[in-house]
Amino acid sequence: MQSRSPGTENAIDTRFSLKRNRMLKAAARCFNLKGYSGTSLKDVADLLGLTDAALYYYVRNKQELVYLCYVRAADVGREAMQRAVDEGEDGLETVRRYLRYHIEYMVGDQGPVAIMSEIPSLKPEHREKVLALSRTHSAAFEALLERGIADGSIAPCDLRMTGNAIMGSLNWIPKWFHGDPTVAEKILEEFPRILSAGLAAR
Amino acid sequence: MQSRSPGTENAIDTRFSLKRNRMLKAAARCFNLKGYSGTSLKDVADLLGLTDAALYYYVRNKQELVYLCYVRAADVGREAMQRAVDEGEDGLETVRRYLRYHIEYMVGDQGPVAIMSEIPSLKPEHREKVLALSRTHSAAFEALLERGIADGSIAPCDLRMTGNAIMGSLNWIPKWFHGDPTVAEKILEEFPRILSAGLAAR
DNA sequence: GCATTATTTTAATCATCATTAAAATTATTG
DNA sequence: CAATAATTTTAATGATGATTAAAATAATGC
Repeated sequence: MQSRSPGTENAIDTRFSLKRNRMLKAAARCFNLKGYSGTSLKDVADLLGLTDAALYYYVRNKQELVYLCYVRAADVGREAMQRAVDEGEDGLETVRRYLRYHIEYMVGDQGPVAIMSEIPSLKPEHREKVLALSRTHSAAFEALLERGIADGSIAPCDLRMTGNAIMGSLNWIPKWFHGDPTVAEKILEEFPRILSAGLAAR
Repeated sequence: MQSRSPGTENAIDTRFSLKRNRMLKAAARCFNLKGYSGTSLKDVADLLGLTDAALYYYVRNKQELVYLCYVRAADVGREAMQRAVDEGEDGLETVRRYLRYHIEYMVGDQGPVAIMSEIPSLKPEHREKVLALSRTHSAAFEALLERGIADGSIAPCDLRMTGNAIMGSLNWIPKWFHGDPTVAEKILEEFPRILSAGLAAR
């Protein structure tokens, strides 16, 4: 039996959860690069210098691997949001911060983050959890917009559609960004401005 | 032998290519709704009231089905672009037209259009063709931006990043829009403005 | 160093669909 | 209607890769 084993959810166990996290990043990289159906567990394992069967020490099956990738992706977004809300001044400035932080995390050390295609093929409970996280995040973003409209920094707009537009842009990044640091820098430099350019109240 | 058979590429044959087109839409719908790995050929066939094996009359294999979905998606984008360029006045107005037309096609009769996850798992030739189409389209959009900057309707910006941002937003639509006409109307109403709001020269 | 636990590998097995071949049906054309 | 071609189905087959079990190795605590 394992004392601090695969079952435990807490991140207290450094050894195990560190390796697992490395695995999730490797998987995210594979999924983004080769597509979901295009990456076998062997691909992920190869990237880690392991054998495919070894992955099952960290994860029950491929579905769960995907699920965990998505949870991680959502976590990254949530952290960025939290930090932005903590530090932000008015609504618009907080939106800008959020965008900056989220992108910073995605293209930086925390990345890569898996693009969330294939949510629908998760098993129901996993799917629901991911969708819940996703909805919560969207709601938080819309709340930011609302706050900005209230404090006069953001021009009135359709919250849902504006949120979808900006989030879509963000979500698509992993589809074309694959780790080039030069590009990372440029995204970080340009995207927050581009995505928030249309928001400001006149 | 078939006189106007699966092999022929031309769209002259109405009977065959009409059905095939219906099939591509069904497939797109499935892929968007259930994910790629989550849709079996049977799912697509069910939607058409056919048996899975029947699909092979229209397509060599599942890979080719995906490929054709993507080509169709690209075609839709290209048509929108062409029409916008034909009708547009200045750069900014042409961008707005393009956005409107493309969205109109995506959420309207031409849709649904498959989201292009899984390009990487296409076989090399197909992948290259799709990527070429994709690159051409991006280039056309950037050209529009450039034109706008030249004629003074669009403020100077990083073409590549601005293009990526706007295209990403567009590409993500099939991930959350699944045919509700009310939503379709709202997207059409809001997105062109939202996506072009940041572009205008001051 | 021994005992125990953690991690990884080797070597099968299994399941799911995609795929195929042949037959059956349906449509078309002269 | 007869003949030919187009379309679909039935019924197998097959391939890929996920998954598992047992054994092997590596790490850790005493």
